[in-house]
Amino acid sequence: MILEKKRIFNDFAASKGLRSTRQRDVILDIFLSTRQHVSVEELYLKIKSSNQGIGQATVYRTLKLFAEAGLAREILLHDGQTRYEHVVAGEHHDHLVCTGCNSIIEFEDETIEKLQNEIAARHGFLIKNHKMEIYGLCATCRQ
Amino acid sequence: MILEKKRIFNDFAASKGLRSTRQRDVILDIFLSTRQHVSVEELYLKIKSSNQGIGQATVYRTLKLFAEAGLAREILLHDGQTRYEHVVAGEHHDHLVCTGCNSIIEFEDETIEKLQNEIAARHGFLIKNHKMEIYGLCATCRQ
DNA sequence: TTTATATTGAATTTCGTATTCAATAAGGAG
DNA sequence: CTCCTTATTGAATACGAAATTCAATATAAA
Repeated sequence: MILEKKRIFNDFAASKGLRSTRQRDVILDIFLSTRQHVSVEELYLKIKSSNQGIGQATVYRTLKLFAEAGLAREILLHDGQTRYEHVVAGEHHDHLVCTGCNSIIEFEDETIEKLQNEIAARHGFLIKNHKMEIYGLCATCRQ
Repeated sequence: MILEKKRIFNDFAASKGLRSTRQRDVILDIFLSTRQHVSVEELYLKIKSSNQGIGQATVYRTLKLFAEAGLAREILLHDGQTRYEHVVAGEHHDHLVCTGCNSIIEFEDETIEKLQNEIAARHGFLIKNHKMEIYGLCATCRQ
């Protein structure tokens, strides 16, 4: 799984003529070890705390590369921080975002995916990706 | 329709103890006359060009009020600009966003809405609102 | 080893949005 | 209407996430 992701990134790097660097290796390792939906800042702090001297700019740049390589996906919630989630090939999930405690529940629904494809086809639209977020209160917060 | 929206805003303002001002009237008028998905900047320029001396800060503040009043909804695409779309009571639509020409096609699907409700129920989640964006290429751009 | 160039990171810039604060306007009380 | 309290405005400023600059450094090919 993790090796697979590293391979994907290496292939992407090779195809783009990117060089392999210690920084990118470290950032990829730590990114792969995080839970879903890390913000750049969170990841940067995690890297800094593990005493690797890696700059913030490099973290920003590298996460953009991961997104380009198809390893990560940018998600925008409403707090002004861009987050990155893991992309798992052939799998897609969406989010229930609790506005009470900011927790995120993931779900997957094949029927919705199918309906999306039908809708896109109806408009002559070629889907690259999509996202769906449902905002509300989770079971705990609505009590 | 437009009168109805004005009434909604007036009721909201009254319930919040907000004062009625020329600026808010103008901004509401112009917002109601725009197409879907205006960015704050677009709206501000439109207001400025109609020679009403209204500051940018007031436009930002007022659009937030519209969202709070339930007249508008903030949407975040991937260009770093917050946009506001019109909220129509009892109606919800989602977006096909073309990454080629940045056009936005709206659609509505009752089955998806139903599925969302089921999913939320399954997680004990109380839905407040949701959004769905499908990114890809529109019929024109994929050629 | 040499050389061309990609990468890094501290510092700086950018840009959308939020806030400050003095001036002004709204609207209730008298 | 006048007074008075307080909400609102807008120019200027601050803020914060993200992007960029540029000199120093690292990579990898020749």
